[in-house]
Amino acid sequence: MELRHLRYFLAVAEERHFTRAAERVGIQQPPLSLQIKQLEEELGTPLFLRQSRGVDLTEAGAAFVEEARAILARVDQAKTHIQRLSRGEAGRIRIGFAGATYFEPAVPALIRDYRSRYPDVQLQPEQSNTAELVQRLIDGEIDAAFVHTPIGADPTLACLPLVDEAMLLALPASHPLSGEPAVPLAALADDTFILLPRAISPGLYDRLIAAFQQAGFTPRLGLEAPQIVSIVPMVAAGFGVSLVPRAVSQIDTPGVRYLPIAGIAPRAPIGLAYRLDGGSAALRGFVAMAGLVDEPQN
Amino acid sequence: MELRHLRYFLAVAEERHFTRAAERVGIQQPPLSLQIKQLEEELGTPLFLRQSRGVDLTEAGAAFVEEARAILARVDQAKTHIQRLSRGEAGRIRIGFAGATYFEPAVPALIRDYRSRYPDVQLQPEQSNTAELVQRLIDGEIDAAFVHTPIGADPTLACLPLVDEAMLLALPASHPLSGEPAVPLAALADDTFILLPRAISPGLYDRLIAAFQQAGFTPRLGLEAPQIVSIVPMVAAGFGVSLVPRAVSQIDTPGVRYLPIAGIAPRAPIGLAYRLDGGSAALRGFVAMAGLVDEPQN
DNA sequence: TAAAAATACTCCATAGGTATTTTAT
DNA sequence: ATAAAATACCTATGGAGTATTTTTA
Repeated sequence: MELRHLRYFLAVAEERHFTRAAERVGIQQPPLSLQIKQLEEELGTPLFLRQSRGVDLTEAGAAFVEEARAILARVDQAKTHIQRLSRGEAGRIRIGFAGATYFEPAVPALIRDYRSRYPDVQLQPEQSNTAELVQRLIDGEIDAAFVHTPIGADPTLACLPLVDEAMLLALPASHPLSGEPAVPLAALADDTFILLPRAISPGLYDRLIAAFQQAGFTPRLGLEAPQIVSIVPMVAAGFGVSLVPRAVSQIDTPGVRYLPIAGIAPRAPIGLAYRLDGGSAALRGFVAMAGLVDEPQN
Repeated sequence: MELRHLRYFLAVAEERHFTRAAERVGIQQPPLSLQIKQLEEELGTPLFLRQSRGVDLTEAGAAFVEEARAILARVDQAKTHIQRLSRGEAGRIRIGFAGATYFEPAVPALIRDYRSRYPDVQLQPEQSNTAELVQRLIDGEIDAAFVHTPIGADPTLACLPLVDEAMLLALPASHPLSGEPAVPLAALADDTFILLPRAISPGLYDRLIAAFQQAGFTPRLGLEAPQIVSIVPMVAAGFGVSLVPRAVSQIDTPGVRYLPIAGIAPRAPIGLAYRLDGGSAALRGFVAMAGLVDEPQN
C-alpha cells in the first residue's frame, strides 16, 4: 500500500464516481480503477459497490474513509512538524544558568525576546555553576549555558561573549569602609575574603587572584562559598568581604553594601557556551539572537 | 511522499548505514540514496548526517523517526481494522426487539452465543413493537429485529423464522376457569378481551381474530393494550382476559394465571427480520448464526 | 440504450540495478 | 587505504494513457 492508494481512494469516495475522481487526481479512469482494485485486493475486501450511476461505499469502504483521512492528515502534520523543527520554530533547548548570570539583565532580556519570537520552542532551564554546566554541555545533557568565561577550550564547544562588567566589592554594612563611594582593593589587604572554590568557576577565580597580585597583597581566605549567590548572606553575617559580579548586586540583601573598586577592577565576563555539533535549529536560532542582541560590552 | 519513503527512511535510521538498509529493504544502495534524497527535498531539510562510517540522524531525522513509525503503525492498524470489519469480527449491529420477544429463551441465547463468538461487535439493542421496528428497518435506522411474523412483504427485507409456539390464555386469578389445566377458547365467549391494536402487530392480531372465528364467536373487546407486556398488569387488574405469546408468561405477575388453550391454539411465531442490502459483514454473521442455532420449530 | 466501470493493450516515467567516482577518516 | 555514500548511466517494472468491451439500471 502506498499513500497514492489512499489519495485516490478518498477521491473516489468523495466523488462517488471513478471518472470524476480520476479527473480530480489528474489521471485517467482506467488506471484509477486499477489502483483501487489493488487496494481492495490488499485489504481483502471491496471498498465500493459499483452501480450503473457511480459507486457507493461498502461498510469497509466507509470505515476506510476515516482511516485514510486520518493517515493523510498525520502525514501532513509530520511534514509540518519537521519543517518547523528544521526552521528552529519548534523544538526544545535545555539552557543552563551559572551562578547569578540569571540576574544579569541582558540574560532574562534575551530569554524574553527569544520566547516572543519562537513561542513554540520549549526552553528548559537549569541552574548550576560554570564548571558543572560546561561538563553537562560536553556530555550533551544540555544545549547551551550562560557561564562565566573563559571556559576551558573544548573542540566541541563554542562560547559567545555577552556581557563583561567590572566586579563590585561586597562589604558588610558594619565595615569601616562601607560608606565610601569607591574603595581600592589594597585597602582591604587585612580583611578576610570569602571566595568560591576554584573548581566552581576557574575563570572568575583566576581573575580575582590576578587582581590581588596587582594590588600587591595575598588575601586572607575565610569560608568558601559553595555558590556565588551564597556569598551574599555570608558577607551580611560578617564572615568577611568579597568580590562579586555586578549581577549579584541585584539581590538586595540588608547588611551588605556593594561598592565600586577604585582603580583597575577584575571583570566578570558572561558568555553563552553551546555545542558546535548540537545540530538543533532552535539552538542555532537562540545563539544567533544572542549574537545580535547582546553585543560584547566593555 | 509515499509510504515507501517512510519504510526506506526507517531502515536507514535503524541501520545507520545506507548499504545495510538497502539490503534490508531488498534494493541496492544507490536507489535507496535517491529515495532518501527525494524525501529530504520534500521535507526541506537533511535527515541524516553522512559520515565516513555510516550515518547519524539530524535533529529533524530523529523527530521524523517517531512520525514515520506512528504513520506506518496507523496504516497497519487501519488495514487490520478493515479486515476485521469485512470478516464480521468488528463493527456494530443495531437490533430491535419487539414486544416480549426478548423473553423468548432462544433470543437471549442467540445474543449470548453471538457475543461470545464476536466479542468486538457492538450490539445496540432497541425495544419497540413489530410495526415500528419494520419501519425502522426499511428506513435503515436499525440492522435487524426480532419481530412477530408475518411482516408485510418488502423487497429490501428478509425474515428468518426462529421460534413458533402456541399462545397461552392469560386469566385473572379470580377468573372461574383459572384453576383448569386447559381451557377451550369458546369457553371465554362471554369474557372481555384485552388485545393490542392491529397496527402494532398485524400478524399476531390477525391470527387471534382467525382463532376467534374458528371458535365460533366474536370477542367482546375491552381496553387496548399499548404494548404486549402491558397486557399482563391489565389482566391482573381484572380488566379482562387475553391471549399472549409464551414468552410473556416468563414475566411472573401475581394475580395472573397462564393456561394452555384446549384445541387448536393460535401461534405467535418470532422471526429475525433484516435488511437484504445492509452490507454489514457483522450482520451477515449474526443472521448466519441465527439460521444455524435456532431452527424453526413447530 | 446510455452511463460508467472493467478490460486489453501500449507507452513511458521512474523505481531500481550496475559501474564508477567522491568523500572522509 | 578503506569504507561508504554520491553520481552517472542503464534497465525494466508498473503507473498511466488509449481504445474497447462489459455491465446494469
